[in-house]
Amino acid sequence: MTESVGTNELLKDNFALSVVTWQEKFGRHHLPWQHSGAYATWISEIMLQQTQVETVINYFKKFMTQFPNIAALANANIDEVLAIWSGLGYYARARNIHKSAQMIVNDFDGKLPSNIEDLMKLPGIGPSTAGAIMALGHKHYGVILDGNVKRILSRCFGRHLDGQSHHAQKQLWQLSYWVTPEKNCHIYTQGIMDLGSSVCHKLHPQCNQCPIQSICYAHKYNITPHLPYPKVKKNKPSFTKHLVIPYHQGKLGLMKRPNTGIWGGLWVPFILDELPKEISTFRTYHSIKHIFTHQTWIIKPLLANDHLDQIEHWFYPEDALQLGIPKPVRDVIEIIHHDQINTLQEVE
DNA sequence: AATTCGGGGTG
DNA sequence: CACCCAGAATT
Repeated sequence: MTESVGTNELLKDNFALSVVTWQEKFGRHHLPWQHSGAYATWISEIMLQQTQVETVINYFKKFMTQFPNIAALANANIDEVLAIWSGLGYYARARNIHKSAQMIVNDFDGKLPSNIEDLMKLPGIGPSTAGAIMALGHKHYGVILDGNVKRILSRCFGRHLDGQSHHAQKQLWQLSYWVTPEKNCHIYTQGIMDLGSSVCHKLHPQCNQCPIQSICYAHKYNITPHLPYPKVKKNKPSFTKHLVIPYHQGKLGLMKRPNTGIWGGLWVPFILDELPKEISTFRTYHSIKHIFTHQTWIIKPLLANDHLDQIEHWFYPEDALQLGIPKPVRDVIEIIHHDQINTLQEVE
């Protein structure tokens, strides 16, 4: 038994050391949020939730320019934050990050907490993001469990698990805590993510470049692409939505969505399941297919000359484009803007 | 334990 | 077209 534990300790240390050594040679060291302090780490980690690095980079730079520190973010209006976030998706992240900044000013002396418990009191920071902030931002001990880590651990240690189940989550967290080293924790943490994204791919893993190939269970049994087990697929319903845009004297009528549900807090026109019988259509545009995580919308945009009395806020298209608006709404308004510059004329 | 939150990249 | 991505909150 003692010998078995000793062997496991060697395996664990071999794993962590191999990842650290690999990271120093082949990992990423010049991402925009690296070497920029814990605030930058926090913002980047929120943006990177379920979002790829390449997508995040430009949003991150714009965000840091507009909100260079926690105080600036706390003092901003939520609409400014959502405007920067516009197009990135998962807009609760923007609302949470703004609320968190105000909580930090009010409850944490204006400084990002440097312990797991306080970090997880902030909305939008769960266990993995808190671990990443601890390790990457504060250079303390912190444990993460993201898609990269799940894939590497399930392969290397032979966990034939559905990555979704509660049981699997628990085991993978246990594994991640076990392998994460106290020494060079931040290098290891960056390394395991870089390894997952650049070597241990889902479909075509580059095992010949992998520093832990010799201890990898999946490689030993030649089943690397088959782990982890795929999630159970769910069918995605499709809906038609009429995007009824009030139009008057060159301006578009928009309203702010409530802070819950799809596109919470963003500016949108009417989104209707069915077109009203009596509607004065000024102009229609081609349909847009918009795919969410769990449903698909066929969006049919049109400019309408009525329902005007219900609208409190009117914007010229170029001004509307500066608001926090969802991607397909942006696409439609850009078309309208272009249209308007060239030919669009309102008939009285 | 399952669903709900965007949008883009990739095969 | 289907799946995944530096997940968390909600039910």
